[in-house]
Amino acid sequence: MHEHKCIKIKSNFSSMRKKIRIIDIAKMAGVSKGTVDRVMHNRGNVSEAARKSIEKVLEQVNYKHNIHVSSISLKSRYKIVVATPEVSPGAYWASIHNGIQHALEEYENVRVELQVFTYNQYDIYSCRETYEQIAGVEMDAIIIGPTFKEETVNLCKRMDEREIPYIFVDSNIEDTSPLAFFSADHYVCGYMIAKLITSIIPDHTNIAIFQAVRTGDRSANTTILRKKGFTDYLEKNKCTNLILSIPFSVMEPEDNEMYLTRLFHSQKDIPAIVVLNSRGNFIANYLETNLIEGVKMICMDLTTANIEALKKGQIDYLIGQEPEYQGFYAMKTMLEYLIFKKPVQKQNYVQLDILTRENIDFYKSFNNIMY
Amino acid sequence: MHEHKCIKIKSNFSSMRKKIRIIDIAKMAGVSKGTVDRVMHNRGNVSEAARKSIEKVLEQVNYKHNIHVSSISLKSRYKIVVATPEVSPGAYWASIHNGIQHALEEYENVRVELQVFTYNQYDIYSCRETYEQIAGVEMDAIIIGPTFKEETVNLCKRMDEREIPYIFVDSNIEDTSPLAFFSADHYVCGYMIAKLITSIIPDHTNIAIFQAVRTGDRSANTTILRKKGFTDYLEKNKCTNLILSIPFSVMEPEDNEMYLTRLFHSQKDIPAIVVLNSRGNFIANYLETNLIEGVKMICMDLTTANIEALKKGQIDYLIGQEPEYQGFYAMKTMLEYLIFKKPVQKQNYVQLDILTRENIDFYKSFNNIMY
DNA sequence: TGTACCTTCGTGCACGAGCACAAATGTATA
DNA sequence: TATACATTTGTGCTCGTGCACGAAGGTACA
Repeated sequence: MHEHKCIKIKSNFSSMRKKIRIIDIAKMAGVSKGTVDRVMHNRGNVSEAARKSIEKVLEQVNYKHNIHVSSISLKSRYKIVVATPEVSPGAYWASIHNGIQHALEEYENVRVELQVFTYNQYDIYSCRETYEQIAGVEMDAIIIGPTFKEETVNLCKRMDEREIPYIFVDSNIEDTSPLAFFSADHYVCGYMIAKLITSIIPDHTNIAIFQAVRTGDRSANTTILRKKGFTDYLEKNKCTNLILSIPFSVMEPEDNEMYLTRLFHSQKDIPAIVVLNSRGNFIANYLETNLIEGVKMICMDLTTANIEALKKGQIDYLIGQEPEYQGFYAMKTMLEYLIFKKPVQKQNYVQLDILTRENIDFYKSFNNIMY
Repeated sequence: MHEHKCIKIKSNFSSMRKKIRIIDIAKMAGVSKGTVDRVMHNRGNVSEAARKSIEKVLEQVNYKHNIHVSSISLKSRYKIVVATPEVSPGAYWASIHNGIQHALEEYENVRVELQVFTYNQYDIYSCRETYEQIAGVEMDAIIIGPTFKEETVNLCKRMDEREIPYIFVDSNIEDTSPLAFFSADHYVCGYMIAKLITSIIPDHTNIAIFQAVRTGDRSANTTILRKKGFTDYLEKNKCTNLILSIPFSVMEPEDNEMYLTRLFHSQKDIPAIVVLNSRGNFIANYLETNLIEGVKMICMDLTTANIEALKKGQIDYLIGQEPEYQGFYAMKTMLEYLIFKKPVQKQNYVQLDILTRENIDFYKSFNNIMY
């Protein structure tokens, strides 16, 4: 006799206990649904007695907020600012903005007036100027994609004074008090990259690391952390590889040709290249046009150009950090905080996806997941 | 002067064109909303003229189905059968069942009577017996997690005769006509595993591959495909590694001890182990208790036990195939097909996630994504 | 006692799709 | 022409939350 089981589950049916509604809570607490609503949304104008009574009921029963009904009956309005580096199609920040837009669609009846500010992430002066402008804008909340630490700290101070809630995407900034942040753990990211690259190249070889040059001699927050994670891995695991740090200029791209030529015309053997920003495809293309072969490459972010380079075999590993997810949940969290005063989880680290030419075709860019 | 931009987007507001509703379509077509409803749900009882008129309007306007409203106003009932291998907590099939449950929650007002049948995936007779039982059950639809090809083809034939729609999860089966399938591309999966393992071990070394033994001398569909992908990669890339195929018995686990001991007491050097089913942790534990070190391991599926072994460093790479996603979308697709007659995309390949001990902590098992 | 004002609370409508049921129209037959 | 029946169409209620509005109750002061 062979084992086999049949389980009958009448879901949402008899087995599931009756779903409780606002009106049920109201009856139990001996008040009207309006009062329950006021308590649940922290709207005030409720007597101490009524509040206590409702909170007591709320502790006992397991009320599950119905997002479907909310979504159609919401009527509130908010002004929300989004401040990020400039967006170009198919690139990293475009994905974050996509995610933000999708969150707005989920609560389509909430009237959100979005004001988007962008700055040049390679130019500290552009960032300062944009932040200055933002500081004077009237708003209910702001989502910030930070690059320069000190500038962001200043902006946040002014937001704190005005009691305007802010959420970070892409990177958390210390010495600020955001409502939440949605970001990769960049230190671990660098650490993982080091592990991946050293696992596929011989000992005692050179690794060239490219990182973006910025005005004001200030590195992006993310790059600093990734670099730290990278070197810490090598140190911790007693790796014998040598690191060559190469600057990479986005604002003066003609310089890069020079850096690269200098690198590859030196006597050094370079079996591995690591790119800590999302511009890996530029270097991949340089290698291709200059017929340099046999170099292993690990790069960041699933930009259209990087994906193409991965598929062509120019790049070996791409690391993704779910930018759509970051944008989506930053905005969704902000909306639910504003509308429902929903408690917020502050730390939100996103996935680090490892993509190769084999699994890239199956990768879903979150947009696909939601719709 | 530095560039910076401010874009004001009044989303869902003036810039976005007015959202159209069923009633709008009805007015445009000169009928009532009831008639539009009948056309959109293929319920019949509509005159040719009215149908044409409505379809014409539907082509012109971009009606976006509002899941929120649907979700609260649905009232239909369905009997749905789920047939999969047995489920143990924290294991692969449990995740698929989790996904299925979550889909039911999304349409919480639809009365679904779920009937779950499970069989022993290592025992062909158990599968036959369970399928036989299922064939006699009254139902509106069935979701199948297949293992044995021929048995599944037989079951599907009987479903075809009764015009009952079925969707596969985990694996597609040829010579059947499912409504859809949600599965990894197991061939590519094996191919990718081969690439990963050969990239971290020296040439000319041995790779031990473990695959499950089953009654009736029949391999699981998934294993066959993965093995094929694996060997094809080695062949295509002229790899000099030697493959040692090792049987792995789940039903008589005491045999495994013997297989493993025999393997490691042979003179052969085994720097790499590949496990093509989700039981990698068993072998990882054998290595640990027998103090065998320096063996690289790649295994399938993010079971609780495998994740633990990955974190401990026993396993180097885990390959995930989004079981929750598979279950969720299989059920969601089925429901939307039954309720709305929504057109279905047949082929649905899921992501192949590469997990290491560095990025495993950030991995979201889809459950987290949805709620 | 009457008026003004504040706090607290309850009522009722809106949102948009699904679906039951009633109403209207068409067709066939005695 | 009257009746029965089939086909097609329209109407109105339902779901649960958000929120506006107005009612009820309390307090202060003339």
